[in-house]
Amino acid sequence: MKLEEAKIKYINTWGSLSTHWGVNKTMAQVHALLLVSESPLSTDDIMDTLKISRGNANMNVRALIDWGIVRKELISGERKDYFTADKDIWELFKQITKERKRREIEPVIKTLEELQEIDDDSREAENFKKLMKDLSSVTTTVNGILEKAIKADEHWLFSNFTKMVKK
Amino acid sequence: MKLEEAKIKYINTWGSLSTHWGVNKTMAQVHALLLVSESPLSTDDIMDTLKISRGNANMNVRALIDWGIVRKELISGERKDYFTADKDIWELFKQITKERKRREIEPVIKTLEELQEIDDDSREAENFKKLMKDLSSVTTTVNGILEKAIKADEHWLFSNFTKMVKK
DNA sequence: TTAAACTTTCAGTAATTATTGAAAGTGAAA
DNA sequence: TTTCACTTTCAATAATTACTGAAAGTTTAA
Repeated sequence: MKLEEAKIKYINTWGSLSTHWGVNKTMAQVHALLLVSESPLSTDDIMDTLKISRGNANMNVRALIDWGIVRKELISGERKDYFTADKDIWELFKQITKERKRREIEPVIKTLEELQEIDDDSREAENFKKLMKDLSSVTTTVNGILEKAIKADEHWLFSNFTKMVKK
Repeated sequence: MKLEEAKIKYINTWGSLSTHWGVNKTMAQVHALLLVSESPLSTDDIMDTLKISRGNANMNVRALIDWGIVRKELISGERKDYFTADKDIWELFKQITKERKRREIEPVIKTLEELQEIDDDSREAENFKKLMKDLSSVTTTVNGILEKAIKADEHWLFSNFTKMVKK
């Protein structure tokens, strides 16, 4: 496989996987493109490479910045904005985990707690409360693990879990 | 809050969260409905409660069975199929993890490995290979952890991680 | 067998989500 | 202050995805 071919394949693979994760295709492709680029790219570069409109490129770059996984890079002597994605994959993983946790898991925990506050002690209601409690418990534990992972340094995941997995 | 109200809120909450996870709304709602139901439900029950068509109900129940989180339950003396969701949340979590791992993570690992096989040793190509290697490494580690979680018993997650989180 | 009770499929349609492109906005240089 | 180079917004439209409902298929009981 040739390098350029591999880059394109990577960008497309990422794009098609994105749907499984509730992320739009273009957003994933823009991120992949910036990740494999040696130097920062302008909106025009992104538009040309991915064959998308200015509005779409702008919107998705914006979303990626919002997720904290793409940065605006100033290039001296240039008026255009240039963008880049950090090449540190561990940092990327932590950042994505942090955002998903905040956007998706924490609201669930909040809702599940609210749902336990029902003023009814029939057997049926008790079953329901037990269910919410169990859901809450698993979710909270997962949330705690992710919290720990976010704060950990690069080797924590490897060392701790490699050990655990081998047990 | 009244019990019925709480049940409906739970079903709707689940439905609206589902989009973040690449799962369709109805599928999540059907699962939530079966989870909060005391006894197995028929396709007609699901149709009536969620106000959806027979085709839609059938399709989504089928998908849930395919995910291994809903079962067909035979009720003696009835010709209709009845469906139920297991109330053991830890099992549910493991089952979902198992399926997502198989459907989403494992194909990524495979692709990332393929992408490292480029016959080019320019600096640029080396950078690309390094990137794929790093992505592969984080993904493989996460995959290993999940593998362990799937095989673990109910208290493994809690005991192991509670310790770790408190560190 | 046949018929009734039920399940599945799928073409057409609806609903949702993403994209375009042109116009408005912004700010720096002249 | 005007113009130029760029960024942002957003209404219209396209593309995708989900849903309906009726017809075809299947199973069971008589």
